[in-house]
Amino acid sequence: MENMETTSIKEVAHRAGVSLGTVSNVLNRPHLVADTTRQRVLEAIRELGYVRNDSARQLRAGRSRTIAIVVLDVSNPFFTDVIRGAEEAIDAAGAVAVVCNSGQSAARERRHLELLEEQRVQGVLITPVDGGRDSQLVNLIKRGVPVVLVDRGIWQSDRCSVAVDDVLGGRIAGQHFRELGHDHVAFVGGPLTIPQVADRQRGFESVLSGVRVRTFLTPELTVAAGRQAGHAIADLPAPDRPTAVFCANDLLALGLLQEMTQRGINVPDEVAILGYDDIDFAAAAAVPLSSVRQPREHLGRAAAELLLEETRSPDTHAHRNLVFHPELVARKSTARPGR
Amino acid sequence: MENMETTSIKEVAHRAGVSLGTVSNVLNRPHLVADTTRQRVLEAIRELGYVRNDSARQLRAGRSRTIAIVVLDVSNPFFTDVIRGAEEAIDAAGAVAVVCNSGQSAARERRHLELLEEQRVQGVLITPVDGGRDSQLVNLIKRGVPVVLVDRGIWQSDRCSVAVDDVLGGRIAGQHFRELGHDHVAFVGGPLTIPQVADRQRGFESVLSGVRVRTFLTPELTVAAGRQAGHAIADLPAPDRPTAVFCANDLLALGLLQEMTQRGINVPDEVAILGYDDIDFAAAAAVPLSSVRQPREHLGRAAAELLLEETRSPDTHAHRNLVFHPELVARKSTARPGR
DNA sequence: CGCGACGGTTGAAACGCGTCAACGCTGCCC
DNA sequence: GGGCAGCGTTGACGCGTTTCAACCGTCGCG
Repeated sequence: MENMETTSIKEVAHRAGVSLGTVSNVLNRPHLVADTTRQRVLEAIRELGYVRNDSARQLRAGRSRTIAIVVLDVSNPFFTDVIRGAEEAIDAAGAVAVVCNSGQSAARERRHLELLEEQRVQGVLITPVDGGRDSQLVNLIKRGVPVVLVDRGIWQSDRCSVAVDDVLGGRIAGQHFRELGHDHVAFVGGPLTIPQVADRQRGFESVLSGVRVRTFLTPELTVAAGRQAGHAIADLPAPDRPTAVFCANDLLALGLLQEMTQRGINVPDEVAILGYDDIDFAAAAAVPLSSVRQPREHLGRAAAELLLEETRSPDTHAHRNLVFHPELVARKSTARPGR
Repeated sequence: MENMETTSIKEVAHRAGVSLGTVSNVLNRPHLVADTTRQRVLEAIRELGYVRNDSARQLRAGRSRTIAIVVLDVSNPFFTDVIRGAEEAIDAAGAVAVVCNSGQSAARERRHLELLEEQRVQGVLITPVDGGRDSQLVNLIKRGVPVVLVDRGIWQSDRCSVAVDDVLGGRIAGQHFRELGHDHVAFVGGPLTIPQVADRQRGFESVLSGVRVRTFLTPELTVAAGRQAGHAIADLPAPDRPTAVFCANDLLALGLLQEMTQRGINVPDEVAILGYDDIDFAAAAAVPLSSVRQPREHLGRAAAELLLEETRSPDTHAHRNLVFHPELVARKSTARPGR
C-alpha cells in the first residue's frame, strides 16, 4: 500500500508479470483476459493500491465522464431540487455529476465554463446568468459540447432546454381565485425584469377580466419584501383591500402572511394568500400556504435526460425545448372563508 | 473558429509559425516570449478557437487545480452556506471548487471519492457519511491528498477538521433560559445517535442543575417531528408544562411553534422556544425565532483555508482541528414574558 | 574593425500514463 | 499440416510541459 503516489499501470504490470496492455484490458475489458491472469493483476492492483489516472485515460478518450450542473445559487431550494433530479438521471446513466455555483456572477460562471471546457466535460446543464448569450457558453456549443438550458432561454433553437410554463402558473393562480369567488385581488412581485415574474403576472391577469386586480411591485423576491407589501396591503381600509393575493414566489407569500398575522388580519378569511414554488416551508407555515408548485426534480431529471440523449447520439439528436406544467397545491391559506 | 473539436497546441504553433514549446510558453510563462511572437500566437489561438486540454496538462503536472467539496445534502441550508464560504476562499486562491452531493448515501460518496481520486484532485473538503472511517477516504489520505473534515470526526489527528462546539451551543441555550428565569424547561431533539444532537443536549443539561428538565425525543429533525413534540407538550396541563423549550434544530422549533400557535398557546409568554442553526426562515417565522447560530460560512472558509495551506506546504503542514463557537441570536420567541 | 561573450529566445525531443488496434504465440482440432 | 481460437504483447498515439542545446543579434573590448 505504500509508495502510492507514483503507482502507475506499468508497475502493476511488472508486479503481475504481464504487459501494460493486459492490465489495461483487465480494467476495461476483463472478459478478454484469462481468469488466472486477471486474478494476478487484480491482486497486484490491490497490493500496490493502484488508482487509475483519469487524466491519461481522458487524454486518450478525448472526453470525460462528468456532467456539470451550473446553477445560479446553490442555496436556493429550487436549484437544489433541480440538482437532485438531475443527479438521479446522471447517476443512473453511469456518469458523474459535479455542481458548480455561479452565485449569479457572470465572472464566476465564465471561469467555471472555461475550466469545464478545458476538462472536456461530457455535457453541461446550466441556468445561465444572462439567459445563455454569454460567449463562453456559445463557444461550448460551437465546440459540440451538449448544453441544456434550465429554466432560461427556452426560445433558443440551437440547444435543448427545459422550463416551466410561468404564464400557465399565473393562469392557474387566477383561475383558483376566480373559483373561490374573489372579485378584488392583487399581484405581489417584482422586479418585472425577471421573465418568470412578468410571465406569472401576465398569466394571472389574463384570466381575471372583470375582476379588480391591483399590483404591488417589489424590489426583490424575499420575505422582507413580502412583509413590506403586506404592510401596504394591511394599511388599506378593509373595503378597499383585496381579498386574495397572489405572490410571485413563496418567500413573498410568507412575508405577507407574517405581516397579516401580526396585524390581526385573518388568513384566509379576510385575505387569501397564494404563493409560488411550493418550497418545503410553504406547508409548514403558521397558516399552511397554498402554492403553485413547479416540478423541480422532474425538471432536473428531464434536463439531464435530454443531455444524455444528446451525448449518446449527437448526430441524430434533435434539440427539444420542453415546457412543464405547474400545478396548484391548495392548502389552508386560500381555503374558502367560513370553512 | 471552425474545426474546433480537434484543435491542439500543435496547430496553433503551425499557424503562428512557431514551435510547440513557444506556444506553451505563451500560455504558461508569457514573460519569456518576445512581444511580437506572443501576439502572433495569441492571434492564432483566437482564430482557431483553441482551448487547452486540461487532461494533457494534468497528466504532466500530476495534479489538478480543482478542490472538491463533498456534502451530505445539497438541499440543506447548513451545507449550502458552508459551500459558499469555502468557495470564497478557494476562488481567492485561484483554484476551482466543485461540489459533490453524497445525499447521505455511502455508495454515492464512495463513487465520488473514487472519481476524485482518479482525477487527482488537489484536495477534498468533506462531511463524510460515516464519520470519516470509510476506506475510500482513508485511501485518499494515505495517498497524500489533503482532506479536511467538516463538522464530523474532529477527534482524528491524521487530518485537519473544522467543527462547531455543540456542547457549548447547548450550554449557551441553557444559560439563556437560566437568565430568563425559567425553572422548568425541555429539550426536544433526536435521535441521540447523531453526535451533534447528543452534544447539544449534554451541554444544555450541564448548566441547568437545579432546574427541572424534560426531554422529548424525536425520530428525526424535521418540522413534522417538531409538530408532534409540540402536540405532546401542549397536551400537558399548564402547570406541568415547561415554560421554555430548546430544540436541537430550527426545523423542530418551527414545527413546535406552529403547533403552539395553533393550540392558542402564546409564544413566548406561555412557552419560550429556542432553535438551533439560525436558518434564514428562523427570523421570518410567525414569531421570530431565537436560535443558536453556527458560523456556517466561516466554517467553510476556514476549512478551505486549512486545505489550501496543506496543499501549499504539505511538508511543514501540521494538522489542526478547529472548533468554532456558536452564538445566541435572541429574538421574540424567547423574549421575557410581559415585554 | 573583428572577435568573443552574453542576454535573450527558440525548437526538437523526452516525458507523463493509459488505451487500443494490430500482431504473435500456444495449443488444439480436423 | 492447415486453420482457428484464445490470450497476451507491442507500439503508436493523445497533448501539453519542460529541458536543453542551438541560435540570434548586440555589445564591448582589444
